[in-house]
Amino acid sequence: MRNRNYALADQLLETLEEQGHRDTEPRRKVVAAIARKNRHFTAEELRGDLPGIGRATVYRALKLLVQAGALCRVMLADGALHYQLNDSAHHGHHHHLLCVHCGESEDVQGCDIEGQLHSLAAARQFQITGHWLEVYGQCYSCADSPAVPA
Amino acid sequence: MRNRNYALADQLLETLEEQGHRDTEPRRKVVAAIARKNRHFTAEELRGDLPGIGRATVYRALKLLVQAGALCRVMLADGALHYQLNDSAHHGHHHHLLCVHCGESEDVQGCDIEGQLHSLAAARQFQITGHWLEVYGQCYSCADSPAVPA
DNA sequence: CATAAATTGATACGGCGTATCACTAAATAG
DNA sequence: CTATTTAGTGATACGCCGTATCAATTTATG
Repeated sequence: MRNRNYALADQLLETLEEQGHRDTEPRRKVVAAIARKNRHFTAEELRGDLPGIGRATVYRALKLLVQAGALCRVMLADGALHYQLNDSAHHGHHHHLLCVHCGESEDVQGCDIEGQLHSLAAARQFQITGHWLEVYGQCYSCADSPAVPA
Repeated sequence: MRNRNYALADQLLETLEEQGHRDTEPRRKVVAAIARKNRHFTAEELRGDLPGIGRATVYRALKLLVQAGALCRVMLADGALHYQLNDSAHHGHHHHLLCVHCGESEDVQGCDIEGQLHSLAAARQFQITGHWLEVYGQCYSCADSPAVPA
């Protein structure tokens, strides 16, 4: 796990370098902190893990990683914007099953919704170029023991 | 049209009264301004139409109307939150085809997506309680004449 | 090492929504 | 119709979140 996190951090840094961005000390710390996250997180949560790092630097790194496809942005049911690591297999278009209880999220890869939307839109001659979908509910373990208050 | 707007404004006010809210002068002005909108709008745009009305009052009215189901919140592709009148038939769950070009939006009523998501989630024993979907693209008239820059 | 270019981070700004709170207006009871 | 209660108003301030600016610094490179 220590190893996995190191590897992940390195991978993120590498992704940035592939995009032509420099390997800097603050950046290393940011990606290391992201690699330590095992759940989606807000920018401010991440910032809390990085006392010495400037606000702008954290936000900039997040933006670059989203652009690079290594992170994705997730909108929670309460409207809060979170960030989430994409495992390397899911860099493409996908959606999330978000557990409103424990905060866990599962990727939904096979998104047939596209096709369904297209046929629906075709009837109205509307050309779909993109969509945004978040799914909220309870994951297996939380549905199992629903009596956990907080 | 003048008549339709008046009727709509009255209807909105009535909706608020049904929820136990008072019929006040500022509120009348806010719903009248909303009734004049023929497209989704931001809170600040609406505020621009209401010079004499306090900021908080406008935001409060919007919130109440959303709670009452008369307005719905629409997330644009750029992340901007807009408000949109629900025609009386669509007070329930529905989605929008949002034209990123002209800003027009069409309601999508028959949302089969629910069913599809449920079967998808069932395989993972995930219990869906809700979802958020916005669809972006070009409407008929904009797809027809795509060469309009701004 | 020297240079050019990217990055940093402190600061400030801006958008957007809400809390506060004294004041006002609307509904209601007498 | 007046008094009373209660909701609503709006000015102000606050808070969150993200970004622009810009001088100082660090990185990559010749």
